[in-house]
Amino acid sequence: MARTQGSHSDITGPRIREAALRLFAQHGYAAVSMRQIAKEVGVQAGALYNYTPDKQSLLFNLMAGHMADLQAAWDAVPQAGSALERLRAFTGFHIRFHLERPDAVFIAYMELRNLTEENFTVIESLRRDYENGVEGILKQGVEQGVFTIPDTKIATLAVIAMLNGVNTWYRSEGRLSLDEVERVYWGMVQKAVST
Amino acid sequence: MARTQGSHSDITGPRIREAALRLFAQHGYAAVSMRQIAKEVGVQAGALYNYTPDKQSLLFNLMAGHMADLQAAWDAVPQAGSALERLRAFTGFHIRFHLERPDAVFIAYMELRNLTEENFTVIESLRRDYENGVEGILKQGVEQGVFTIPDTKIATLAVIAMLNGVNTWYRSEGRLSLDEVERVYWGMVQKAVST
DNA sequence: ACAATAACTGAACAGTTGTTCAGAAAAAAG
DNA sequence: CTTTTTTCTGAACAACTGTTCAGTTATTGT
Repeated sequence: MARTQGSHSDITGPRIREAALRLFAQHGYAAVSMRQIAKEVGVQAGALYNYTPDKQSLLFNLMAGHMADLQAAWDAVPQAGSALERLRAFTGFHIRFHLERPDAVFIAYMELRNLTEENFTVIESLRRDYENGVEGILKQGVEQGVFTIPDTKIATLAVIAMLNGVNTWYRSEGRLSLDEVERVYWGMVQKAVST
Repeated sequence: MARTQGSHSDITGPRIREAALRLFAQHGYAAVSMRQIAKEVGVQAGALYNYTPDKQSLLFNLMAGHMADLQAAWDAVPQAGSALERLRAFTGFHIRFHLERPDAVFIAYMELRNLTEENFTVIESLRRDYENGVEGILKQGVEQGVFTIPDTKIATLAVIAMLNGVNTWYRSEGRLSLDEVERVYWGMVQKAVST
């Protein structure tokens, strides 16, 4: 056998990335073999190498793509208004964005140690960019006197860590709606940084 | 060759656990082989099986041991005083305990997916016990009117997630002392839950 | 109808995986 | 000193790893 019926590059490519994303999130990068990914897609392992030069690139591209999506989505959120309003917007954005792609978020935070040194540097840089955007809001609030924060860098990381935690417990069928979750977290974030 | 000079069970056992802890934290459970652990200890791979029935048990015992240590240490902290004082004590305890064992913490949070189903259940239960202790403090504060929290379960997870974040950036040679870190985080935790 | 190209198979490569076990040597017990 | 026990080696097992590639087939272009 060789080329199969209905085989198309623009279909197989995304399917490989989807399968890899899900499997990496579920079992971890190192625990997932190329043959498992291929099986999920319904293809032989060798076929994967038409779409990625190697396994490491597959992971890196998933992570880099996620970080790029995150930054682009956040850049698209209008930044008008006071520091308080901007932080409110960030809280809602961050929670919703992360809850929509739990697998990508999981990988982006858990598989950093499986990146080569250069790939790690790239991802870390993208993450810092995102964090700096948040820190900018906090700094603005401090200057305007509406926020009281002894260290904006730590506060940034603390806020993000707190919001990321939602991914560990939120289930869409659960007790709380997305709006309620957002309101609860915003209450805590707002109080934590306010004067 | 066979038994080597100076070989002792009560030395090799702990050394295996230490090596496994460090390597699992650094590269991930699935990415570390029994031969790598053995090499670190200075022994052949087969020798490890005098100390653990298999690789899975090695991971599980590290995680279960960590959770037991955590609970025992927290139980040893006196619980007298107001809800605010108890939460203050928890904040300091949690930060310090976690910063003292970054590897164990990392594993306990990151390697859950590499546990068998039954082992996972056990660890999850231990984690819930710990969280329930924290929630008890928040509930007490709500009853006494000093805390305003719409959902104590979420607030518990949010506080813990925020505190856990310290492990991702704190370095003992860094800008801030432990006392300063504790004060900054306590400021945010306290404000986030207070009335 | 035919040629060119894109997509995939299936086998093969050398190396690694967790785990078992007979045997050997050091330490402890007598 | 001799026997027993503890601790470890070294080889072996079958299964699996990421990756390459010649060959085969479906699709596209002419």
